Amino acid sequence: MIKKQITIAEVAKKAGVSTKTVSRVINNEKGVREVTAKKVKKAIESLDYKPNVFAQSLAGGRTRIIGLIYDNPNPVYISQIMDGVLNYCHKMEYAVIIHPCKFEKRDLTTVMQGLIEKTRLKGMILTPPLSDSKELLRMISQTKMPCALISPGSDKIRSESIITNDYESSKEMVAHIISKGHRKIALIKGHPGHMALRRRPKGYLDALRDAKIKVNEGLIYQGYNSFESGMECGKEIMKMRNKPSAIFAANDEMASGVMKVIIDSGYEVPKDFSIAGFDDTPVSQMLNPPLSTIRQPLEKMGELAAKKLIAQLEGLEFFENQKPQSKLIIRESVTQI
Amino acid sequence: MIKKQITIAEVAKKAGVSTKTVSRVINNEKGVREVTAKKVKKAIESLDYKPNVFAQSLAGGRTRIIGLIYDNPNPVYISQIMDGVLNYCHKMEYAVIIHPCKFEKRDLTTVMQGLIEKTRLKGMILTPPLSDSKELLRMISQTKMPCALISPGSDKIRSESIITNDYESSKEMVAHIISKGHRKIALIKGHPGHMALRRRPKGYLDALRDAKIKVNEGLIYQGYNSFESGMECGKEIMKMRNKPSAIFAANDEMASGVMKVIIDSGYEVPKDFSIAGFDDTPVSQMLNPPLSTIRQPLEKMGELAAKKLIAQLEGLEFFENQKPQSKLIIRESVTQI
DNA sequence: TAAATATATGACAGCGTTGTCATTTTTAAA
DNA sequence: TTTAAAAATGACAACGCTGTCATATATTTA
Repeated sequence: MIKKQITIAEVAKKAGVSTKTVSRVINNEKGVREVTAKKVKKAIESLDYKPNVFAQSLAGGRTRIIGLIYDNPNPVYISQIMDGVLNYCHKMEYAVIIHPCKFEKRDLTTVMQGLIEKTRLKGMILTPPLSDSKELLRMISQTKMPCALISPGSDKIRSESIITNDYESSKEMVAHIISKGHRKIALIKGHPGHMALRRRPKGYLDALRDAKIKVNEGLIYQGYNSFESGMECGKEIMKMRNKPSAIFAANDEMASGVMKVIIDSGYEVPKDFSIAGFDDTPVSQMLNPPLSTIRQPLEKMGELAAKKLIAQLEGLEFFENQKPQSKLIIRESVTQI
Repeated sequence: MIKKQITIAEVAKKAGVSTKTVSRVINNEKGVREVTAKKVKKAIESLDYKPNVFAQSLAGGRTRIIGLIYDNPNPVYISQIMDGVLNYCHKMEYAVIIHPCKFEKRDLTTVMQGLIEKTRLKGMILTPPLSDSKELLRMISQTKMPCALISPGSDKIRSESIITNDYESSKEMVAHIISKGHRKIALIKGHPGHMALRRRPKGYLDALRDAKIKVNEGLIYQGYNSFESGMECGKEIMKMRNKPSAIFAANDEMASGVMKVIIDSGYEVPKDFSIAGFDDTPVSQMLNPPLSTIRQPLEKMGELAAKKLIAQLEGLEFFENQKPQSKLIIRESVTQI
């Protein structure tokens, strides 16, 4: 039943070259004449040869394995990113090791180091908030392992990084809210440890500034990404005498937390309060009213991360200057004042 | 920076035996005397030796790699299962290859076969609806690859399978609804291709029977798991002259679809209609009103699948007779009639 | 054209395991 | 005891690939 594996030797024989030359072709090494390479490629194709990753790894200390490391944020978030990554890697015949880990853990870098050594990853993709951790990034750069960062906190990093226009779309969303006549707009910030989420508040601030609305610090709340923290903020808002007419939360979870509190307090959305979120998680369309939010091209971002990483690994040039664009999803939770 | 790997040879030397004997100990092979095994284990421990998975794979054709195969159902579902699997596998030093695939694809078995051959998986975990596919299961059993099935459609399978009390808890939920005075209870069935979901309707039927309520076929709707299909069913229900007072949907997505339609039609939940779902996805608590639903111990199930599979792989006995229990989560969407 | 250099290619020895099979040791049977 | 059978252990060759370094071929220079 189990087909015998086709080996590099058979390819070499068919192409009339040595195994080493075939190996060179496979790995895009230089020093192979065009014609030779072509012969080899043809042989590979006709035999449907697939390198044995284990042998490659054992022999070369390299692998065609990359790690996708995350610290369980939203499952929807990660699974979309993962889809993009897996899909592309699968196409490129790379294996992916998925590694969830706990961000709080003091010994994160140690654990990661162990992982790197043991699995001999060739490269890794980090999602936020891991892509924020200076300490972790420093360690990784010491091992010289190529790395792609999804939504890193800081931009001044040498690694490949995949960002989207969080800032612009947050600003756009707040501008949209303003255009509906709102002046008192509350902001629920995301977890302070997640740098990526810090760009969202900035969009809020700048949108207000552009509309010449004075920023009221009292309208800015600190959330922690969860539904519960959204509820906390919502309760605070409900206590205010001089309530805002609209609320922009840095993610959908918090937005729905606020929404719940508002409704439980006997108010209506969007009649009494307009609400907007960020992420376009599945909840947002199921909520009542459906939530206006911002959709990040997560799958694209995952794919792009994999693409950039693999390009780097193979020493290929890769330019894709357009960054994946988030976009506003206008539903019913924001209305004219 | 990169630590030299400790090899089996060093362990052998330290323990005063041959490498082969160490190998035997690692793989739980029989034919090693107790005392010898103890010596070897001590050496392994003291050197903190970790087998090189690539060498193992290359030499033995075996691996410490298992595959987690899914056909993108709900991301929340899969990511919880995954957490359980990864967590346990990580502890046991098994690598996991995650492989999403398209169920519709005609050549599923072919693709899977390729995957098996190429990656040399030692075993695999299948989630629904893949765990339903007779064709796939037949092929896998031909390759003799050990396999753990999560919520398989049929029980008469030789593979390890992890099931939960879907049937019982569905029945319990419907009984709960009945206890609130409802007599006309609609059912939204799940995707007909997903056998696992067929147990849920059965619970519904039996709960009605126990309560001596005659089953009205006109109250049973066929959904397809999605929010949209829930909406479709909701619309059908809204068209009825003689509407039900409660609706039980085989998953939360569909439940929220129905809920949306109900609310959009100007009715109130749970005042006019009680609704219950299944799965306890994050949405269910964010909905307004929060959805009464059933929580499956998905992470546990994933862990259990990995446990059973690995036990089988290592030829270990494994008995864990208690099956993970789903339980009712009572929130506000079901009320006294 | 010959010599010097640069470029392409190949031979071969590992990489760290496990499978096979021979050898040694233990246990059971005579 | 001695012998036969069983169990434990070890030697060594794969597994399929890549690194190193030697060799052959092509290109440039004198």
